[in-house]
Amino acid sequence: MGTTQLEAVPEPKYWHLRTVLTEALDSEFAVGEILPNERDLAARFGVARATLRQALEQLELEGRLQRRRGVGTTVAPPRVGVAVGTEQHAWPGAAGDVWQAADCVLAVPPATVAAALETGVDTPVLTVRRSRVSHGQPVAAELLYVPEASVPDLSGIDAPSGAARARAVLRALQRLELESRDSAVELGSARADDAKELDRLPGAPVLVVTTRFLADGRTAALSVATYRADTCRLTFGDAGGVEIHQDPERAAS
Amino acid sequence: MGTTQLEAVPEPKYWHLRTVLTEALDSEFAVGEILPNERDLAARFGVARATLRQALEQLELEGRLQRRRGVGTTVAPPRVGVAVGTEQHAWPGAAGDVWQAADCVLAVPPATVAAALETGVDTPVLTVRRSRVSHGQPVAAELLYVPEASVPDLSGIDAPSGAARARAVLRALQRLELESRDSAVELGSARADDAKELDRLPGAPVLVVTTRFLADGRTAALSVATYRADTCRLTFGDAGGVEIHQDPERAAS
DNA sequence: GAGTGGTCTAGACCACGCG
DNA sequence: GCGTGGTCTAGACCACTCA
Repeated sequence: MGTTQLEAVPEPKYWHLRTVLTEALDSEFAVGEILPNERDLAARFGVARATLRQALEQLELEGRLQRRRGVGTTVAPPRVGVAVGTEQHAWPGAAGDVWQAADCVLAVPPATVAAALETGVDTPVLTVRRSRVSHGQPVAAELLYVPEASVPDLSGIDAPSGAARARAVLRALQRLELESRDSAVELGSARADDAKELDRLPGAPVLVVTTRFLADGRTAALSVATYRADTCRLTFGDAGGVEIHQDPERAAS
Repeated sequence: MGTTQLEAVPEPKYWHLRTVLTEALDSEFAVGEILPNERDLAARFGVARATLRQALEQLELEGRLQRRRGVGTTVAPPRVGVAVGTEQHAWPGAAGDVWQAADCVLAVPPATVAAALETGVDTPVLTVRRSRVSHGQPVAAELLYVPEASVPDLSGIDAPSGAARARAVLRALQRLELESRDSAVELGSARADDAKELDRLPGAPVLVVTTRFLADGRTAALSVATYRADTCRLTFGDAGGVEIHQDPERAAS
């Protein structure tokens, strides 16, 4: 027979903390409210600061908290839905596009991009930098790679770089017939430059959306867009997406 | 004029470590190879184990490493692409579906799900559990919520629960006319039950895909699918997605 | 039982935002 | 200058896998 096991699977402290804090956030805190600082919270729960931080990291990952150095930890608003898969058959920069073209240079892309574009590994391609703002907050940074071969009628434009050239490249793309586009979403961590643009620290979790634009039977452009994973919910499909985020630690049985 | 600033922004040790390790992985290690253990690695780089672990965590998040307690740290294979947005106008369980129905119970769903289904907060709905395997590895766990009102002709089926009932529910859905579906992708952390099914620890990063199925002008079913973020690349759109993952710490200018 | 990664502690100092 | 979160250390013990 043996004794009944009550605490058969003692969960880690940080995980239990996460649960407790989640419930507290749901019931006792308003969006934007400032939490006690980490040292106080750790003392209150009787754990080391590192352990408390592990719980806070989880909650930040889940979009429940926002931490800013020198300021404090605040309760985050619900994630904003950002449309990614609508306008299924439009080039970047088409009417109604929510992106802001920032710059355009001619540069050798990363090897993985060169492979997808089927250009040589040392062939420079037009590289357009764009950014996306939603509700006053930067939510995404994009690099759009366009082989010069895709926009032959661009040659002769004077501006060697800058926002004007970026817009010219986008306009040139509109003149092509878009066959199809497909995307992939994966988790990544923000590189230094993206992190700066997204107002985060390097290594912050991001959702990387890679989109390939097909025209004339080949990849005419490739977009690598980096979204803040803590604040964004990417929506695809016919309507605006579903207003749900996962319920913490609650099974359905 | 003042002195030139050489090390103006000294990057954190763990970030530098991540970069060094990434390069080592690219050049000196094969997929599946086992890395030295954490204590040795930390000593080799002259840092505390916690600092080394911070770098390894980043790399695991990026899908470059796989760590298993009691075993060791191995070099991960490239992420597998899993199609999410294809068969745009099909119900779950349609022909060619890659999911494995496991169970079906009648239970009260989380409040957020009840809201999306427009059922009462205390109304039980049919809850189908399915799992998805790719390349011999579990990649996703799904909960499919189906209000009983969506499948009225199901009443009378005897099996109160189990895989048989799950399949019956899916078959009943096929008989409805699907108007449209839309999805959203966001970052989450695995709850205990999902973590177990995905062979990960609780809190592991996951990509949560929420899909709403519309029929007869209302939400006939709601799917919440949890994908392993470390091993999966979710693909949407016409073709199979793009075989790219972001180049570590390399700007395009 | 030996060896691995996972958790936790109690400190220290640093970088940043703001008054 | 003060308070915040971010980084880092040097330990300890635990949970797990496998020979």
